Amino acid sequence: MSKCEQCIVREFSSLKALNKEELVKLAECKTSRLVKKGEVIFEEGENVNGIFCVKDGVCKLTKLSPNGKDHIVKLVTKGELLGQRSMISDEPVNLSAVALEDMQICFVPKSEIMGFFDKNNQFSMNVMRTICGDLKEADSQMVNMAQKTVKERLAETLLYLQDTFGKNEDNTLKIQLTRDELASMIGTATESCIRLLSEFNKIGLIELKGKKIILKDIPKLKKMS
Amino acid sequence: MSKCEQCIVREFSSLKALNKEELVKLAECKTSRLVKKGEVIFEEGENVNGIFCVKDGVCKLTKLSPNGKDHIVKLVTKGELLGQRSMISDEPVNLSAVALEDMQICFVPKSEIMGFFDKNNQFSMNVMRTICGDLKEADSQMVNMAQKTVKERLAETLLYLQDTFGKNEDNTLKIQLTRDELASMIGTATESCIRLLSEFNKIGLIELKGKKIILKDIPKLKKMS
DNA sequence: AGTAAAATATGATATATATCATATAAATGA
DNA sequence: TCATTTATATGATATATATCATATTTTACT
Repeated sequence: MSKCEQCIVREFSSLKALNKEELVKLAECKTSRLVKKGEVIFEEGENVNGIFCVKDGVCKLTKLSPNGKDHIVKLVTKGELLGQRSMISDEPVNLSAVALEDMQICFVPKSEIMGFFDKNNQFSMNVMRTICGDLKEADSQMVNMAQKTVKERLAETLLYLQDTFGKNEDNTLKIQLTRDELASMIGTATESCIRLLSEFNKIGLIELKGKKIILKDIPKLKKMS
Repeated sequence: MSKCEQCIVREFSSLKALNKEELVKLAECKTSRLVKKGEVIFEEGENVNGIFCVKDGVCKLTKLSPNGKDHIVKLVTKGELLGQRSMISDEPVNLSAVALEDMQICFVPKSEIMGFFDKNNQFSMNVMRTICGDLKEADSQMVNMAQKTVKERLAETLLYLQDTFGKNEDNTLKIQLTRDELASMIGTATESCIRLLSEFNKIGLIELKGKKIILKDIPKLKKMS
């Protein structure tokens, strides 16, 4: 069982507030796991009773809409934590988590984390700030969904994907989403998403290499988002 | 200066975790204020440096969308707190707050609240849970905006308004929103909102008494939301 | 490798919603 | 109280987007 001290999650998440002693306790109670692309980590409505540390890989957090379509609420990547809201609210998770790539994750049971809340104020504040950041982002996304056109949302999302996950040597977006997933991030029909990608391609905003995407005209994409 | 001990906000918000001593300190540092309908409490981008307790009345939290329209993200009513996210993140507020009715509010400076965070764990947990609730709600609203039709959102919002704010003796919704405000809650054009209200009226789902609204067929409204 | 299944693509069409225009009603202010 | 502004209402039209259909390409599987 590896130590938590050098872990990337510790470096980038609320866990950075933990001291050596706490990290040792963490290492003792955590369980590590490999998750294959497409595998479900948890499902909306489940009781998770702890949090996950994402050591490597990316997953999508989705919510089933009343009409039966999945909507991608957020992408979570290495260094981040998963399931904090549900643990604090002491409720089932309101979102499902599905791996977009092979992942390495650790599970830490709720009891352990709750102990940190009691004894380590900095940790509490870090978690609170993370969730506040999520809330701000969610408010902003809500307004985007309500007020922006699909075209604007697509442009914005493409920029976000490149900013957050970067690009390969051939300039294609590093993160690999299907058209269907991209559509369910921007909140539109798959066909509409594909159609708009074609259009963006035709007018030189992006280039399509098979199912891979290259952003060609970032200023214009920015202007139209 | 009135005491905080009996205050409705204390009863219903995170402040219920405060002990007598803390409540005395709160009462000493707070400033009370009357806010007239339509008045701005704070505006997106401002530094607020504290939180507001809503003793009476209701306000809307709005966010300016990139296309220049205001979107109502949330309604906040008596007993609730305002500005927690911004205080914790130590950032300008991301939403504007505008009174929908005459209000009574108190302002508590940040320094005081941060002291409670340090010393009162239950208070911290309460705040955290509140924000987690807001986040869950925001995620759900995001999906609604992305996936539901305007008609569905209108039905849902009408039900929410009656559930949350109740109705008058003549069965009209207690909370008084303009058509414009209702439209900016459900994320549509004012005319579309008015048109759908007319349609709901014609098919007996609701009744329009001037600008007041009566919900007539709640089961059907539920089914279509 | 070869076949079935899934993902991508594009056309045709329907539909929801926005926009523009104008009328009427209600609220506000001198 | 009257005049001016603002809110509500409804029609006509344009437009974005969803839906249905089908073709092609890619992926997965035995």
